Amino acid sequence: MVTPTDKTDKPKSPPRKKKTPDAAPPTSRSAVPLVFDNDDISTRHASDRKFVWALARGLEVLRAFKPGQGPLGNNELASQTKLPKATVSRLTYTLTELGYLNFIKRLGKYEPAPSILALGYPVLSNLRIRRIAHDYMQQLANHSNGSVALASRDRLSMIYVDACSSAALTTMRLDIGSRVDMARTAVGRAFLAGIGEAERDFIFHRLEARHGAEWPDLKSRVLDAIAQVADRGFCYVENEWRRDVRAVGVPLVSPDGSTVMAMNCGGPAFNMDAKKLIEDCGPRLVHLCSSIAPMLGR
Amino acid sequence: MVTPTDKTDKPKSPPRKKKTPDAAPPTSRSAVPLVFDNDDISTRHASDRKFVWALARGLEVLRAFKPGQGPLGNNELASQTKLPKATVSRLTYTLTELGYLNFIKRLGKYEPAPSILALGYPVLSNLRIRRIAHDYMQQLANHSNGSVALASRDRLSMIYVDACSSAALTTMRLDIGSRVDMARTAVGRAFLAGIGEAERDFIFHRLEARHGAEWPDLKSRVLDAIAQVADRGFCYVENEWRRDVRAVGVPLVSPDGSTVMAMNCGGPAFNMDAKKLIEDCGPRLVHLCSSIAPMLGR
DNA sequence: TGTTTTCGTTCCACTAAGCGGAACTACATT
DNA sequence: AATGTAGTTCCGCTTAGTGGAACGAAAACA
Repeated sequence: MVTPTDKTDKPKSPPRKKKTPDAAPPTSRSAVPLVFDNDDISTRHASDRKFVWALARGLEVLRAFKPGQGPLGNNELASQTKLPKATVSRLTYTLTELGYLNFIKRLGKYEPAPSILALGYPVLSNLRIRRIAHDYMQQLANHSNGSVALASRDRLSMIYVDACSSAALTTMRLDIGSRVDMARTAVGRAFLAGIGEAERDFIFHRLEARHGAEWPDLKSRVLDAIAQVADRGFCYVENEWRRDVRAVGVPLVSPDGSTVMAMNCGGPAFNMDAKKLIEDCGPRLVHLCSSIAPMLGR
Repeated sequence: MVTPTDKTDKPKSPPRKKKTPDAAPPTSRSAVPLVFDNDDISTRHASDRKFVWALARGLEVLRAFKPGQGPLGNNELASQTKLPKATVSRLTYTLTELGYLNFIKRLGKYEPAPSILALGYPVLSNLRIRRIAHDYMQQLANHSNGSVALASRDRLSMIYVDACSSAALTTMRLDIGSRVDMARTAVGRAFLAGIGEAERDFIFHRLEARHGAEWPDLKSRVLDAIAQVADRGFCYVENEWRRDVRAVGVPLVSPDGSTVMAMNCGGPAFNMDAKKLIEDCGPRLVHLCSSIAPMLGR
């Protein structure tokens, strides 16, 4: 994965960076693919005999479908993924045959199909912590008139693995699978407060690369949030990731420290009183997390 | 996909079945992979220049993780997917690098990671019907003391794209992404009642292949359920898919008939009164479906 | 109606990506 | 030590996958 700490996971991974005979010749298959230009995956696996590019590309096509924006045609996919049209055409064909994409005749475009959800189900059912936490989360959601979510890290975002919202909350319903910003949300910052120094430093580097000029400013706010967690157990964030949204966040660390997640409680500003959030919901969330943390872990 | 009706979807798909020079030679890469022996995908794409096998295999590895059963090692994956060890090793390596699998050092096994959930999120956010239906579903779930789900078809199962359960229901919580049997559940049968003749016949053939000797018997019950739907709008099923579970199912057909889903309402027998389910919940579910069906469709 | 643009599929020559049998390592178990 | 088991790596082979370019169809424009 991305963390430096577990770089030695795999039994033997000698630094076999052959980098093709000499500088990549301008022959057909571009030696340094551009698929993941946001990440460093492309460079890291430039010529790794173990890395299956066709698979990575196919998944990149699936990733290209962003939440709100509806179906995509092959061309749009090609430009988003920076893959050649012909390649995308074959990949969408394959994914459609497998049932992961639906082809919409009328538009000549593709949309992700429900079978992808089935792929994700084992993730949920393996997370015992959800079973334990869910009811409490729902209670807190009702109590706060907002929503409560449990999130885990992926790359530089947090992904909701469970979400509850009070009936009062109509707008802004984020579901399981939602991806939210790490540096600008309460969950994200709480997560950063929960992990070890080494991992945090590493992620900070990546965040710096991503946020560019905004980083110094952002970083100070992240550090402040971490201090808040150290101080009173939770951090408070408002108007950062989205305007008029406020939330508190708490890290959730397994006893052995190997698994870290985070929870938030919050919602749109108009029905989340900041005072209540900080004085009531924050501590409640801290309590909730500390009582279920022992159950976290594989 | 699988239905015969939309076989001519793709602009031009001439019957290019070259089937390798002569009968597949026993050379290295097995010309007829066994990956999908449950499906006919393997044979259909035996030598299809457009089909990207590496992608299909990678996804097959992800599919190998079944809900309850926890992490899997490379060897288990190899035997489940019928792929050679070396291949699986490379695929898991790739999937891990991409963040779709987590490697658990302690066990030397892999488990599906939350990023898969993020992959599925666009599916949810594109389904407008969910937004509309969800609250009503929750109400009915509460009213019935059971659970209410909306499901869509994938291959020969139904996949939950939304699920609500009453607080009273503690056991048997099926979530979004759950895969349930098509022939033996109320949702599945309701779906079969909702689709056209041609598609149904095709699926029946596949079901016959899957269920073997049990099919004749099963089929008569499926046909009965379809008759029930024609008669009173919903079908009732108990003790079939799982012992002591009863439910009613209703098809959900878009105005133009192109999109078909289904809903169920039910739960464990001990807190679902059969009479209430049939006389009260069934009709309510029918009403719910008919009122939201106009919103269904792309 | 003809022309141009746009989007997608297909063709095809090329070659390195991916494959898989076999060898190898590491670690339990006996 | 010997055997078994799970996994990774090696390496020659070849075909699966690639991508530029040609092609087709349909929409947009004139």
